[in-house]
Amino acid sequence: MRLTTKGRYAVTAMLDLALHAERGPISLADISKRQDISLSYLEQLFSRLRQSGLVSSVRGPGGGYRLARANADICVAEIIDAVNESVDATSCGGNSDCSAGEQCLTHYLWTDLSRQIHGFLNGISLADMVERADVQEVARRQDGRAASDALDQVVEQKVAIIGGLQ
Amino acid sequence: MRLTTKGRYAVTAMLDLALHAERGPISLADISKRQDISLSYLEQLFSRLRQSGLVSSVRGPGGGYRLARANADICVAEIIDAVNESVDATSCGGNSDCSAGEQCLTHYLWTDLSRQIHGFLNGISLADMVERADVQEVARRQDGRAASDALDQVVEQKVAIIGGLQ
DNA sequence: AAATACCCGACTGGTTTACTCGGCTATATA
DNA sequence: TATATAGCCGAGTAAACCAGTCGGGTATTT
Repeated sequence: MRLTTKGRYAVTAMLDLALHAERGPISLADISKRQDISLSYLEQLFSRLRQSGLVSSVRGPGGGYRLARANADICVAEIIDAVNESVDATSCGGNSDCSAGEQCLTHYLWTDLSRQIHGFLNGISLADMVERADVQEVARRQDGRAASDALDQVVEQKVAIIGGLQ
Repeated sequence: MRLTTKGRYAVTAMLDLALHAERGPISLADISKRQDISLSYLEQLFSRLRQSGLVSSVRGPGGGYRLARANADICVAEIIDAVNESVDATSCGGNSDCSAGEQCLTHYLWTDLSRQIHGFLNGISLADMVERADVQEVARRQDGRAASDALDQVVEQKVAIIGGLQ
């Protein structure tokens, strides 16, 4: 079992997608800025998310990614699974051949733990997360920062143009 | 968050200790054979388990390891923690500085998950496991195999001695 | 004296993570 | 039609970690 930045990034990016769904396709560059995740790394993750049928893509200017299903139909467990991070806590993958071909002493413990974790992550959908007050608050903060950053960039560009004219 | 062979070995070895406690100190060589775990690797794990005060050691022939506390006072979470595998699912360790110094979108999700896992593994003691029927069955099988292996070894030694006499 | 068994540090091959880089293709807009 | 946008793809890489080996200790019993 493993849960690293990879799986966390994937869930965060998918939630970002869900939060901004009404804007149409969302570019990875936007997600990269808002969530502070490397763009190239996001590309790799979305390659897998697309292969797993969780998102669909639109190419060209104005393009980006969209959720392939409804918010409520995508759960956290699926997302983590899509980027190849297993939530299974057993070493044998449930085959009971963990110790010299036979079931190990602690087999049932890891099976129970896996069930526990899977149950928890399976029970939480993107829709559930979008509705949460704390998520909405963080999203508002991030959107605000993104907007002011965009403004800064416009100002910077104009200054550069003026500089060029002189 | 990470749960690998390391943590699983540690829990398995501790349970083995609990199951054979009445025999006095248990040598790592015994655990190694019964549980099919590399002896040198077990030594590394027990170094940590001893530092964490979960086991005490007896040196010299007939020596080995003993649980430092009662079965019921040692829970799985502690053991995993002792060998440095964290059950924490957040990237920030609960500091809420996960995304550019601020709380990330999915912070609460990983906090909840951590609580969930920790609660589960904290609620299971070695005593709980020892009492389980499936654990007892596996233990019986392992003890039987260990006994027959020991017998095989004695026979082998005697054959070697006879061979030497000829 | 010899055997047992804990103790300790160093080292190693393999895998994974979390990236970067360079170049490609599809599409919208000027 | 040119250009910019943005998805797509493969290769490469430093660092970390896992699982294990090896060699040499030291304490204790027989």
